Amino acid sequence: MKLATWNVNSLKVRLPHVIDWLASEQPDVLCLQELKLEDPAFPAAELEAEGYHAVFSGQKTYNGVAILSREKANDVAYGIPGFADEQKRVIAATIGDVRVVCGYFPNGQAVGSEKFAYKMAWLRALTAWLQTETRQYPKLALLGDYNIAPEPRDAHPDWKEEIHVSPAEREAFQAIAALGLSDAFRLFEQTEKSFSWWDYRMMAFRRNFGLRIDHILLSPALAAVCQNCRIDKAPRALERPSDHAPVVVELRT
DNA sequence: ATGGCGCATGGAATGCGA
Repeated sequence: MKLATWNVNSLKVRLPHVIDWLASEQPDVLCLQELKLEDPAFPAAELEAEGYHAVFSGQKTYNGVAILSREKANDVAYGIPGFADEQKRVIAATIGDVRVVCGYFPNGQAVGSEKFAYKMAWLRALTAWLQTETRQYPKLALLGDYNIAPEPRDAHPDWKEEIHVSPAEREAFQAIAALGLSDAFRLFEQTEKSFSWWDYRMMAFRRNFGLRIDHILLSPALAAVCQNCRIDKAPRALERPSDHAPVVVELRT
């Protein structure tokens, strides 16, 4: 079973890239973030034509998440239960016997800002919910744009901002990992300076000035059968790319 | 030193992303 996550930064603009990528990679599940469109505008028919079902939770201008799957998804959940939020950042569904949680974590803008406080509150709510979710579903994967670089090696040495690398954010990431979830990327040997996001400015992609902020965390039952995890940089080199690259895992199931 | 791009909204300039 092949699972992937990709922040597409506007599904409307990126649909051709997504369709090409689905055709070449043939994942069983693809989690999308930053759809930036409302549900009636979701390109369900175009994706159906590629052989993918979709469940989604969109909104105007910002945010929006979806789970695409070859098999139809069951038990779809929208948002974090008990955490009232206008922003559409979470969708979860069961595909086969795997619970897939797709998240677009808040950016946080700057440490100490109002948006940062929202990010931390959101992270606390997510972690509390995941505690029950991981108990209910032994086979669980949390995929998405975490907006956190978990360790120093996950940020380019020239990254000077505190956001995405602050101790508070890294502790929050570790609190999620402490639920028993493993960072699939770190289950395997990887090349140094592996990143999943590069700023559009400053020729950042060419200089590999990036961050690893898109992650796939796996429950023990899934980590045990994980064969590989890689970041596919190829779509970031296309014309009009998303600023994020897809992250992919393959599970022996 | 600053901001440097891309997207959405709305129909110019601004907010936001990370």
